[in-house]
Amino acid sequence: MFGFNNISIDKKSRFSFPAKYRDAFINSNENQIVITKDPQYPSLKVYLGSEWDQISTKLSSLQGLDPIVRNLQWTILGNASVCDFEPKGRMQVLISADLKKYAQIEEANRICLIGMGNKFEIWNQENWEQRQTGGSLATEILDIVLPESIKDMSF
Amino acid sequence: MFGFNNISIDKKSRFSFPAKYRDAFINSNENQIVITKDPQYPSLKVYLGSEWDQISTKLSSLQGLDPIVRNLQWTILGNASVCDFEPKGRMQVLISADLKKYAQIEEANRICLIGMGNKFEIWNQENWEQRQTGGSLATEILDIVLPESIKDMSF
DNA sequence: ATAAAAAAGTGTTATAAAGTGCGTTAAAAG
DNA sequence: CTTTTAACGCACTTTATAACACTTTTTTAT
Repeated sequence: MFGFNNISIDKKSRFSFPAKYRDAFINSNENQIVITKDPQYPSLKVYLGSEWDQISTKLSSLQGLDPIVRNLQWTILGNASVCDFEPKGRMQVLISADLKKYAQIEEANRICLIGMGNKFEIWNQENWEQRQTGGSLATEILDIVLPESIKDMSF
Repeated sequence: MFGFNNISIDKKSRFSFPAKYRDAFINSNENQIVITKDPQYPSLKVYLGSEWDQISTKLSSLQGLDPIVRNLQWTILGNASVCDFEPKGRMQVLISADLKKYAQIEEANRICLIGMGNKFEIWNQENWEQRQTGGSLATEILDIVLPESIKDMSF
């Protein structure tokens, strides 16, 4: 599940996955999709249910007294929105007002949905273009010194 | 699979591989082709499905909180377009509008397809010629300091 | 507390655009 | 001259999206 898609988001804040991903969803037998905040950039992460189970289990088991870990837990776990998902149907997903705000897509009627293999990212188009052309965003969080416990995790 | 080819691209943005590569495709049993952005030059990379599986698996497993790694993930994974491919048929592949734009072949009805062994590159003819005669391109991205984790990868 | 109104969420349909498949013609190679 | 390959054109299929209708939940006013 790869690649860039500029897709519409309707008045009720729903988008549908492009049809080209249908087979992959069916094959992996997904019936849930999880959307949450990206810890670094004003964008969203979209996980398959099965992928989410692994990540969330691992992340929630980490030592929460470490401030960086705790922040990641808050951001990723504390903002996750679980949606029922029908791979054989319209593959539609609703984005909450909260998450839309975070990704700066409150007003937008189009979003960028980027397939990154086992997950997707959702971006406001301007932010995405700026990032891709080397520009940095006002809200970026850089230079995090990662604790050992999460160095082998990829979100 | 080597060598230079100047081939046509039709109104619907499809090109077909030259017939001389047919046997190689049949022998390696490929039924997918992946096109994505080249991280350095305004051109595209074309991988066989099997090659792509290796590269994408490795790249997506790297620590995405590192900004350079994440940029490569965005560029390579986030722009990949997976096409069904029939070595025994017309060997046709569609190039998305997005990728055409990146490689500066939006208007072109011919492209350069260069066989590099286990992968191909797609170039706008003028850019290719300029590169071959030693000129550099305006959009080149140079001097990236690579993190250890990707120093042993070749894209 | 209840009813009415508004908002939020779900589902269906119609239509234009994008993508696919295939036959035909033109060009090149043997 | 025959065979293969490349390019083009057309018809068909699939997909994306906007518009609409309906249901459920939440808010507001009495």
